[in-house]
Amino acid sequence: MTVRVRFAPSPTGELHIGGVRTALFNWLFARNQGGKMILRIDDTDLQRSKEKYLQSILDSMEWLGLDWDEGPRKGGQFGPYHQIQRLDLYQHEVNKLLEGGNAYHCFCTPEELARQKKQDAQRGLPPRYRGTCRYLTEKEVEERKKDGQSFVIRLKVPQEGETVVEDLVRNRVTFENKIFDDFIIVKSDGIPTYNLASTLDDARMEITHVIRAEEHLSNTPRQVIICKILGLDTPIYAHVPMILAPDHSKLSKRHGATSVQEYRDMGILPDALINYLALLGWSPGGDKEIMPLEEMISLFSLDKVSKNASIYDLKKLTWLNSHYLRTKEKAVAGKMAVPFLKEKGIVSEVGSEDEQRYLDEVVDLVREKVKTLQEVADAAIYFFREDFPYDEADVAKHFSREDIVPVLEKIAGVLGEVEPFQKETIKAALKTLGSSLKLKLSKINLPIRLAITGRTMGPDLLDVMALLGRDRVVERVKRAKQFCLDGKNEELI
RNA sequence: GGCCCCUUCGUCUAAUCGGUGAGGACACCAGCCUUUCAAGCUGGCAGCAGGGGUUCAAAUCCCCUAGGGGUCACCA
Repeated sequence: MTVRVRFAPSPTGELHIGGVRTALFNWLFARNQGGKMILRIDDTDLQRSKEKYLQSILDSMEWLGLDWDEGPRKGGQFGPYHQIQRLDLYQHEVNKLLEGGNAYHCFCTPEELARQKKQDAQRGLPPRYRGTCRYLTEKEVEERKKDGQSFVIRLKVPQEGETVVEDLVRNRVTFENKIFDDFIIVKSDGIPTYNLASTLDDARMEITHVIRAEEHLSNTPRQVIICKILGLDTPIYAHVPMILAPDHSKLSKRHGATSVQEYRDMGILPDALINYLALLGWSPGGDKEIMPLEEMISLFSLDKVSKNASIYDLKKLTWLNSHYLRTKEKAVAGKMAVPFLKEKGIVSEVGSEDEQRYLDEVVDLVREKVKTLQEVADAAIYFFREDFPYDEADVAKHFSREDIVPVLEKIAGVLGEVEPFQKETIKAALKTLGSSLKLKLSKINLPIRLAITGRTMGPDLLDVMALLGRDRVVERVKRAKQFCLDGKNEELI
């Protein structure tokens, strides 16, 4: 039997990291087992499902490299893969349930149900449907229908015995049937609810393993009951732990970045996000942390998935990101940085190959000290523009020296003579200057750095200079000298 | 409230059948390196929720308590 798993998002919002982690575990399991990954769209919520979310979710999946074997943009033999296009299939099964006396029409109004729920709450009882419509006669049902009363369809849930969920993560979980009420399987708009549609599709699509978040565990016995009544085989379940926000509550927008798109905009790399999320709730055992995708696939197994919920930690993700950022091929990193440089108005177009090559070098240099593509762009500004500002605190510290003007002048003079303008030659020239002026190297280098980058931190200064080239460096040092001169003048006045 | 799940450093986690100085990573702190630094290197801090059992021996098995999370929707 070949493994078939599915990820079934509902297009009611962006793909968030919890969803990604679920998708990832499904994907890793499928790839590890040589199975199929199915993407199904659970869009039975007419009000909240939106086309833009669907597209965004698919884009996010593709960006992450979580590809699927069957589903939207792809097709497959078990389609359609949008639940909204499978209504007739559900209808068929619902009729069977109705005919077999395992389901019934319920005409109770939402208002009435709300009232009962409130009563239950007041009495400290669990909210529970009372089975009001369970024994309506066929005639009564027909009359009410003819009357135009709206109705839902409920499953007649057996109250005897217990239902067992076999779970690869939680092991065997047992529920007593008497705790279940007759839950709704078809809404008044004629569309099945999650418990029905999902169960039916999982069976119809021959899903072998249902891997999903733990929030679904409590719902699972209802799905098992449906299978039992319909004579369907239950899939093997694996309820993976949830991802919680730093305050231990369920992840929501108020916790900051939660959607894949937001991480992408921040300059997080897909590899980093994948690696980080893989480590949340799963460990290959031992000390392994940083893993290429291939290794994750070969190491992945559901019995190493932990049972307890985990709290996501942006700092570790960022740290992983810096690792992936640095180990990417130079040209690849350069390409990835382009949108961020454009976004900040640092570059407009990268036309020629030379321009791209230069950009690649800049990114290569700058990425050593930063953690995201966003920060790469921030750190790269002075490589592309002359109008960068000087950091005020640094100016106060390094441009306020008595000898700053003559020193900058000497520096400009010396650097102007360096030929060829390369790391070693520049280094030698500055060393010579330092000893002739009896100045510590830092007394020379810091002002240069500030003059040519506007700040006192960054990559290796010699690398920066070599990449900028003699003309720009000398020009900037001269400009800094003028800046200091103006400052002095102001002080004199 | 009923039901279900969970509980190892602040966070993510490791620890084949019970025997470990309870290991690693991020974060944090310190030192080193260096022309700077938010980088790198080295080191440090820090944990078995609590209480009972079982056992020669418990983070590991059992029970209880506490805490956290989930679910009980005409949302998925």
